[in-house]
Amino acid sequence: MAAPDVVPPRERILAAACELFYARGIRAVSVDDIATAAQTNKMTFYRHFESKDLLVAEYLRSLAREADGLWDELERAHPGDPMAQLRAWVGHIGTMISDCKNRGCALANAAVEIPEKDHPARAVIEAYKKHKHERIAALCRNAGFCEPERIADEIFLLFEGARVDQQSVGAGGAGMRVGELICTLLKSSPRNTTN
Amino acid sequence: MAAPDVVPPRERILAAACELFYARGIRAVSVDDIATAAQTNKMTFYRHFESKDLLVAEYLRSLAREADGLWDELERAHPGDPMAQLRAWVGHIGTMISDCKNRGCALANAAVEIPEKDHPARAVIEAYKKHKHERIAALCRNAGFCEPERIADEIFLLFEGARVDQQSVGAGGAGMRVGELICTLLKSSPRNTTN
DNA sequence: CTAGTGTGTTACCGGTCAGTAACATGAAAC
DNA sequence: GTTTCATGTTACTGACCGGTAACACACTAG
Repeated sequence: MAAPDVVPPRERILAAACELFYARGIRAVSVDDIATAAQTNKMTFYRHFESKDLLVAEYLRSLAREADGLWDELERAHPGDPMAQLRAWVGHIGTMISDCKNRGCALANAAVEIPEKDHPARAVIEAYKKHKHERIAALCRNAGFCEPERIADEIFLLFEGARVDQQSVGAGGAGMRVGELICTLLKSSPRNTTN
Repeated sequence: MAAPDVVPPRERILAAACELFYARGIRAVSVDDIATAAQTNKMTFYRHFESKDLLVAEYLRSLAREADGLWDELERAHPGDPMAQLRAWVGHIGTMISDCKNRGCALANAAVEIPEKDHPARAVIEAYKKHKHERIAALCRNAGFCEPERIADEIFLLFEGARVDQQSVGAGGAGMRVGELICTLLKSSPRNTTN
């Protein structure tokens, strides 16, 4: 019963962009599509965003923030226990991979769609992926793995691979088993400390 | 000194499409771009291809054939020696990953760019990825690994991950080390037969 | 009451896109 | 020499795209 309008247009536009860009791909979605989905129009769009390219960058930034928030949550849920954080993350993977609406990592997808090195989205993608890898690596180091960098590389690549695999072969692919794979990896890798 | 024209237009068009689609992305390349790069024109293009979508499927089919040919080569080079074939393949990975012009797997990229389930390219992509995974799995089985399916999944996903990683973070990413990772995996995984 | 601000609406610009029609050219086939 | 066939050329259609101009409307602040 509340006013349907309490959400300001900029947020509605960004939310619509997130949905459409992810579901259909960035190049396949027009500014008009986004404005219409946000229940506004192109003119209002351009009052809030300089260009489509900058909206794309903003879209990726918002997803990066969201993903980072998830990792912060894991840290709060298991403070000082990197192994528990890793295991909890692996749990999340399962639900994410088995979701049929999931089309892989939006940042990685954007990297595929946007090869131009000077596109404003590029810096966001690169920073996000490096940050994510470093976050995994830090957990592996703190978890006391004997070869933390190698384990982190492996986890990172397995996960990235699973998310593209989902788009290539769909539900029947090897990506569906990535949770078990990482779990096995965590269990079988030697550590200096035991906890 | 030979006639510059001995290559028939259909082949020139397909070759140009391979180059442009891979380098810039499918949606970013127009039919006109391809025709011009093939030193012909749009009209001749449409005399050889029904539509752009069907050319895309053909483009992916030709790359799938090419990749399959590489695996056939490995088999011929090391007949009856699946471990040697795997090791030789890992060798190829290194040169592929370190090539800065490399933009990952064209088939996987196409899967990202084309979410439409009824697009003619979809069937090509799915068949290719399943075939490739099965080919790796067969090698792992024949190599006598105790858990051939798990090793195959891991190799497959590590490789897929490395190829997307290359596009996201570029030359400094974890993907650069995928050769060593798979190599270590092959060495450290228990096998029933020793050769 | 009025000024200012954010929004909606319509129309437009220049450009690109996939795909087609009509006709000219060239070379080989007979 | 003429038919045939693949190719080149130009021009076009209808649709879409990113982005902008101009103006109308509603609401809020003073």
